[in-house]
Amino acid sequence: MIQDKKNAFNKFAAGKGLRSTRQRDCILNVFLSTHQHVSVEELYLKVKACCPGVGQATVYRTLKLFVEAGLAREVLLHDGQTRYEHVQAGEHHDHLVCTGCNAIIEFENETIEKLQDQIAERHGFMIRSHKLEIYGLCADCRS
Amino acid sequence: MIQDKKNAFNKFAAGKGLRSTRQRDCILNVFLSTHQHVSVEELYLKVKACCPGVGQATVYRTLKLFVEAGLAREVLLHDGQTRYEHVQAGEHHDHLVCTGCNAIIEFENETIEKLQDQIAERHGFMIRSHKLEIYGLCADCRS
DNA sequence: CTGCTTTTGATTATCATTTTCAATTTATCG
DNA sequence: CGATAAATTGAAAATGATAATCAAAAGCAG
Ligand SMILES: [Mn+2]
Ligand SMILES: [Mn+2]
Ligand SMILES: [Zn+2]
Ligand SMILES: [Zn+2]
Repeated sequence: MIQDKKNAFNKFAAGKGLRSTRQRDCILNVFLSTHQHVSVEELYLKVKACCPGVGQATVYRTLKLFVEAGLAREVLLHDGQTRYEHVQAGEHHDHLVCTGCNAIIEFENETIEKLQDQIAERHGFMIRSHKLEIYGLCADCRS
Repeated sequence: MIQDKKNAFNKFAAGKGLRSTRQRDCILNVFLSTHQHVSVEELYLKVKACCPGVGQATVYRTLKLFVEAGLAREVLLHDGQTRYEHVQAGEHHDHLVCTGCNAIIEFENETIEKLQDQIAERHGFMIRSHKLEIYGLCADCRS
């Protein structure tokens, strides 16, 4: 599955005439080996651990490429930092965000998605994307 | 109704030992006379029109007070600017955001809210707040 | 290899928001 | 009414995340 994503990115890169570089390989490896919802800073530190010379600018640039290639999705919660998560084809989910421990719980709800479609239709609105974030305290932080 | 909000703020201010100032009066007046979803910059310009000496720092500070007092709510869409909207007691709504013309359409959906409660309960999660934003093109921008 | 183009990374710039801090203003009390 | 202590203000500087610059380095087709 990791190899699939690497292939997907290589294909995307080939199609765009992008060159293959040590930096991008490293950032892709680190991203693919990473858990959900990484901040750019977190990723940058991990990348430096294996390729010390890589600059943050390159990490920022490369993450945007991953989004373009369909490997990653931007997640903007309310801590002022852009995070990136893995995208698997045809899947969508939303987030419960714990303000106590910063944990993120993912959920899917088909009914909510359908209701959104109805609302949009009622207003003649064409949906491109949406975000639903529920903030509060997770089970652990409630005690 | 405008007077109600002024009274509400004065009550809040009294309870917190805040002093009454020309600046805050002016900012409150301007905010109350303003349409939904104003950015700080927009508000700042309007404030300067009637009280030329007021600084932005004061506008930023005062808006946070309004939120604390329950008069206003922060709305963070994805244009990098914090906006503020009026809050009326016991009311909640979410947003359709047009990426073409920046129009914002408000909607309420009790079913979605209930489904959110169910999801939270299922995860032992205690909801404090949530945001649902649907991005896309409004009827006008689709043509 | 050569020459051309992309990529990189250090540095600088942006831009919204926050902090600082000295000067001003407000509320309180004698 | 002053005097005093505390809160408020506004100009300017600081912050912090991200974007833009640009000269040097690297990748690639011929
Ligand atoms: Mn997620
Ligand atoms: Mn609104
Ligand atoms: Zn938690
Ligand atoms: Zn529109």
